[in-house]
Amino acid sequence: MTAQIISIPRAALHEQVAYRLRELLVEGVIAPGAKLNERELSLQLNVSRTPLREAIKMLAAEGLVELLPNRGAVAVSLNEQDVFNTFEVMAGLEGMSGELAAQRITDAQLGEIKALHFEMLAAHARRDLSAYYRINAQIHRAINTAANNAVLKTTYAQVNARLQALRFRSNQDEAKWNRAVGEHGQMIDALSKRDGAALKAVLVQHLQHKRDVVIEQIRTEAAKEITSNSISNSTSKVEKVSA
Amino acid sequence: MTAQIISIPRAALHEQVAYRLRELLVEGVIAPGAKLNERELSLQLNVSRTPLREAIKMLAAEGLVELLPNRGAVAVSLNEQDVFNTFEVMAGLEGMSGELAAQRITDAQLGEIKALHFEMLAAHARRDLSAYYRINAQIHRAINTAANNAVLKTTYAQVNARLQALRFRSNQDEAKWNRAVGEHGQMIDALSKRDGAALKAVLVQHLQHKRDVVIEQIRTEAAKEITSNSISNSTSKVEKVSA
DNA sequence: ACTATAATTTTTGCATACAAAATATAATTG
DNA sequence: CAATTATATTTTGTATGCAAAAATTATAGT
Repeated sequence: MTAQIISIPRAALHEQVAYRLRELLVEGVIAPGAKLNERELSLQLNVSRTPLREAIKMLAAEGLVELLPNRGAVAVSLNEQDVFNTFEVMAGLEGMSGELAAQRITDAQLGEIKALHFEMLAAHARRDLSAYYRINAQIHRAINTAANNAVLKTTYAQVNARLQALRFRSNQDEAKWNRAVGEHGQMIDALSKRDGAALKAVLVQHLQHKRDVVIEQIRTEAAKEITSNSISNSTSKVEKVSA
Repeated sequence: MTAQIISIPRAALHEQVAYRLRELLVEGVIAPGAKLNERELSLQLNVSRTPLREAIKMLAAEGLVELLPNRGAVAVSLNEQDVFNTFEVMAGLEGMSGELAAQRITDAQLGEIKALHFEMLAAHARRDLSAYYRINAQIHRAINTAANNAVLKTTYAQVNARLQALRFRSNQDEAKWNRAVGEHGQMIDALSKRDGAALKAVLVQHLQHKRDVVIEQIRTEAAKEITSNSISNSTSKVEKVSA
């Protein structure tokens, strides 16, 4: 593979590496608990270990990987308590976003969010879960942007990244999906009325429901794990690491 | 200076360096906007550039320094908007802490906070501003701890670190100090009653007042800057960098 | 056959070396 | 002499090398 010739002042190597690793972690290509082998990754990404290590240190500060002294880095693996805590903080941040967005959103921004909402309804009608998740994320990001607070935005993104890494987008049941869509309708109403308190309430509730779904899934997964382990115990060499 | 012999498994070098740099930044030894010269720092800290650079990357992810491509790192310098945004987020996080702490605080934790409160009153009575700030920080940290959410704790610490780096502990006026102490009294009341909503309200208000004090100070500083620059323009080579 | 110990390999952590970019200094020209 | 270009120096960014720690495999002993 040849190097990029077009000389747009490309981002520093460690930035590129961090970006790529973030993708791999959030998309679950590097599974929670998995070890980040430096030699292996530097070969795959075609960079030396120095910028790779710098990138890993950044991800550690972001909470996406955990550093084990003299044993390198592993992708974070959140236990139930961690997930609960993370959702609790996310709910608070989402609530803040909503409250501020209601005060500060421009008509153009509101229009765009309404448009996204209709796209989401379309995805729901088609039972297109993948599109639904994508548009859902866009709407939440748009609300966050409308809050017009850069610190909130980065804080939100950072906490959210850890949740994304859970990769819990398995098909939730019909009733819960419908409820979530209903909550999104309430969000649009509250935003249109610039009712910060109402929007905040909906968002917090929305997050709590999401949390319950995820925790339920974690428990189901854990139960399956135990069953499969009791059958073939040799596969249980997965080292659990909590954030 | 000889190296530490006692073989307690010491933290990795990049961790130690990050810790030390964090101190230097938060304590203002490295002033906002100042450049972090790698050669210079590696000589001062007596480490090679490799772990130093890894530490700097971590601080960048934490938001304490900003990376300029091919030009190294500078200590963050927050403009008024940045400070406003940061306080806004801090107020939200403090509010969350209070709400959760009221639900989860143990009697022992409450007792300790009450004790710290009396120590603070003592510092106030003595007009010991330094002790006041120290105990104040301890109280807020204790409330945060009582919330019993590790994610909230690290998020809070990270956002707070940037504010600490402002180093705005100059003596506020009498009336504002009294008001702050009064607000602290309300906190203790609300906590004792386990009234989350009330505690949240006090904390948010407390932070808003603090924000106003800090922004006022920034404006005063800025005004002084302009005056001194108009007299001797040669000193204005400080490169402003915002987060 | 199984555990415990020793030798080997791998992997991480840190330091150094080299290349490219940025900055500072000197030289040149109008 | 100011402005601009050329040269030198410093500084950052990346790769490589080496030592220490951890993981793996081999060996010995019970």
